[in-house]
Amino acid sequence: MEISKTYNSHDAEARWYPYWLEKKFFKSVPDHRTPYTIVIPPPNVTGVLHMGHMLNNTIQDVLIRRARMLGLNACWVPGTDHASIATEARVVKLLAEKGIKKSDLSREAFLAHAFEWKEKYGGIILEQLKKLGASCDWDRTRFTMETDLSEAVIDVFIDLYNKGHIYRGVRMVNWDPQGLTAVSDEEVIHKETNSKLIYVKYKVENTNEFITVATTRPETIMGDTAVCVNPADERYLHLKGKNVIVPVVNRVVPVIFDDYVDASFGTGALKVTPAHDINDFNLGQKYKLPTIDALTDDGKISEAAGAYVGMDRFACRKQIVKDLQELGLVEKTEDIKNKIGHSERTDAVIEPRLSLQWFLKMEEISKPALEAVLNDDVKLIPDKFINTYKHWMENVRDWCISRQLWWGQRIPAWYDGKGNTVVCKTKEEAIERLKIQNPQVNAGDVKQDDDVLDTWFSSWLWPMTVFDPKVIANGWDHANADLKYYYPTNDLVTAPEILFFWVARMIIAGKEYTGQRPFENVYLTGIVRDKLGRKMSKSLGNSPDPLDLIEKYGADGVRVGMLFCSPAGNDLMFDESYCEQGRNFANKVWNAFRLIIGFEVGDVEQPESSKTAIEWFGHKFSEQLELVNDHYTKYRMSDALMTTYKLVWDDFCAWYLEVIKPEFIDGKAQPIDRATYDATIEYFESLLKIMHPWMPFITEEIWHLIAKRTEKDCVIVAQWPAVKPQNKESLTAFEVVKEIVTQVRNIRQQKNISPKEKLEVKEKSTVGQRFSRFDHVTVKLANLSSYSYTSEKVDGAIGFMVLSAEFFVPLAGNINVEEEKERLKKELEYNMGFLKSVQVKLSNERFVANAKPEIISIERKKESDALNKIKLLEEQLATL
RNA sequence: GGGGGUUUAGCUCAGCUGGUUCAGAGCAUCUGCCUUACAAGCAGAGGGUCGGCGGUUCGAACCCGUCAACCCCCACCA
Repeated sequence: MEISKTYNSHDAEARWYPYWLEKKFFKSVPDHRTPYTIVIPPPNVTGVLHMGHMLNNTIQDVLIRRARMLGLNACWVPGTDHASIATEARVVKLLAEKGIKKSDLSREAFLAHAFEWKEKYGGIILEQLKKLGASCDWDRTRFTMETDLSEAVIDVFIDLYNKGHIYRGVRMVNWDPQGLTAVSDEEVIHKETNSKLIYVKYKVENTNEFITVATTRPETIMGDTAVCVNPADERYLHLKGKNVIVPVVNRVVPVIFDDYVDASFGTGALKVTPAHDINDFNLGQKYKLPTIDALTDDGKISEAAGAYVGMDRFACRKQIVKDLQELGLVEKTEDIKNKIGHSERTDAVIEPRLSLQWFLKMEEISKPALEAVLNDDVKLIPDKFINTYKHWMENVRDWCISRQLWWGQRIPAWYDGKGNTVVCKTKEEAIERLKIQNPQVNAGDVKQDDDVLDTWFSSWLWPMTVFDPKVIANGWDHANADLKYYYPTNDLVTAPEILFFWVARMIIAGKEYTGQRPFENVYLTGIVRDKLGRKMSKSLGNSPDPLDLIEKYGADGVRVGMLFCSPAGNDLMFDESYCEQGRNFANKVWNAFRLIIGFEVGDVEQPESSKTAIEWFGHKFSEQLELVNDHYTKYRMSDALMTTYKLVWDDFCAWYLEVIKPEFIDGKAQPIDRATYDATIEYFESLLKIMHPWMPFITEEIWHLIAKRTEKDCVIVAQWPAVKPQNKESLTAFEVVKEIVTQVRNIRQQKNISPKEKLEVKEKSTVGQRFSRFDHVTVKLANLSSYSYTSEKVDGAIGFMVLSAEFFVPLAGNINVEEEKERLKKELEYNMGFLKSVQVKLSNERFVANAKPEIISIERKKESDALNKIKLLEEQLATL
């Protein structure tokens, strides 16, 4: 058989993913086993795979694959999110390119286009996840705007409305002038911006006096309906009862007094524009000021402004400053930094705007969800997020859930045009119910609300409705078998950025509709940053395309690379070199396989060294596996990976295989004995199993190349190895071997002795008190001609010490006495210093009085060891 | 403005309630090797006053105070 010298990821990936699908290994059906469930954070249907997806889906896949191997009923539900604003914007743009305006289309026609787009381009990302190796149960793929999932969303709206949690009202909302919709507070991103603070003079009516206000938004001057100062501000006391004249529009507005105003900011005078600022709106309410909406919904100056009509808000800002300057009304301008809200989805500058919207009252409904996290019913990993979560939940504000879009679940509210509203599913029912309120209602006048619901108002049901969309309608007691079995789910893996958008709301909905948590653990991944610590983003262009990486390093290499650099709970500084390391690891494994598969089993006696190595590695494997398991339970992914990596590379390849590898005699590989071969295969298979969650493709490939397998005998469904009791003595004995071998290799290096030349080691010991019982192994690894025991000092040899025993490597005539003396002196000096520090400690009365007895005995041991070592070194020096 | 986090070798990180080896790992670096599994490799080595200062303690990377730098979240100062 011809086996490539390097691992070919393309072949393995192309072979095994389809095979796993064909054999239905990803499939999940409720049975007698314990379930293990993950629901995917549904990526936007418009999305393409980026590094963040790569990271959290790799983690999910590792968890799900390990769960499957642990014998749990593993279920990973994939799907996509309809992403209202993002998708609608995408479709509008696409239509525009074809010369079609959204406003020219009927709602139905637009939705038809949108669904067509979704069918054609949506969900590319799910195909990309397959390249990564994601073992989702694709038969369970869901989309948040599927009919039955949408129905559940409507059911929830109606239910919460009937419970009195949902209301409609005119509020100041965050308006996205580009998306032409309201967005929730959580969808507004505040960015620090350099702005100009303009000091504008307003003439006080019937005087020659001016009052100067400072504003960053001069373009809203036309909407001013008052000027406000602090009542304690002596500078302005004389203006009580006076009016001022708003520049440009020459409107007469009152001076009002309210201690909201900070006398120390700007001039201490504030222009009040109730339509365009939440604080001004509050003042307006309090003092019954008129509200003038000076902007249109797409961010232009409105008719109501009476000047600059139709001009863009930013263009107007510049123009109005210029005009005011010409009128001599600008006192000065200052540069300041302030935070400007931007739309999460479109990045447009958010305009606070009064509008009629639907809201969900959060206070009461979120209480159980807060408790769930505080009492550990839902665990956040890392737990530092508990504080953030608590803070948010305790200060949660009402959620604006209506969006002025078409792509989404339409709000089930109906109006009769006479001010009556009902909330229900169908128009027929609406008419019936409206008739009760208004007997003259005309069926033709009954209209459904035009708005759709916020996307998160559907994704907060995700962990429930992916299993049973009818659970809202039927209630938890009548939930279907899938939901009863797989819910609550186990782990949710997501980005901390959406802790409030999504995670908190899922807990709220879960508690409300099932009385249970939606998941047990929330693993919050870090943010993927570049080497310079910048967030990876499309606009910066600093994000590699994950598919290119897979192409270059193989899916396994990228998965391993990704997790190498993802510390639990911290951001990760990604660099391609990690993927290279991952690929190299895959290659290492591949070559271990090549070595093993090349062994020729013959009828030969088993060497003592092999027996010893087999014994040792059995213990080593269990010891490390226990550690790996522990890391997994603590969600310390990169530690679990690193432990596995070192077990394979160092312990198995560098030490174990080197011991059991048959020698070459006369250029011919010697055969290996059956027992060693079998043990090696068994160990290698165990290693393949524990590597599988990280590197699914190469492990499956080797699994099948290393032995003839039945159809369903795949490593993906192999049983996770068990931890066996470990023999500590064997483990430490081997550590001694490693140390001796390293010392001998070191001597070779220093003395320029070829690794091929055999050396001798003499251990100074009395019979029956041999230091290492693994001497056969030492002979093999250090390439020795002999390993013997002596009770005498050895002349003409280089000595070294391991723990408290002395060793000699005879090097007849090859010793530089002066050099050796120097070396020994240095070591002696070091040990004397060490002894002194220990003795200082031990002679400190307060140490002896206060330290724990076991600490003191450790120090005494250190003292006697050091004394012993010094004695030996002095002896050696004397004999030179 | 409030809250949280980070700061340990060139880089990315471990270091559990203060005490077993004068601080550990991986990568990178340096030196020697194309040794018949692997140069995507092997062998060996070097590298840190644990952000600064002060304190508690017999003893501090770990506890307390303070300062500094960076990051994140939340918040209606124009």
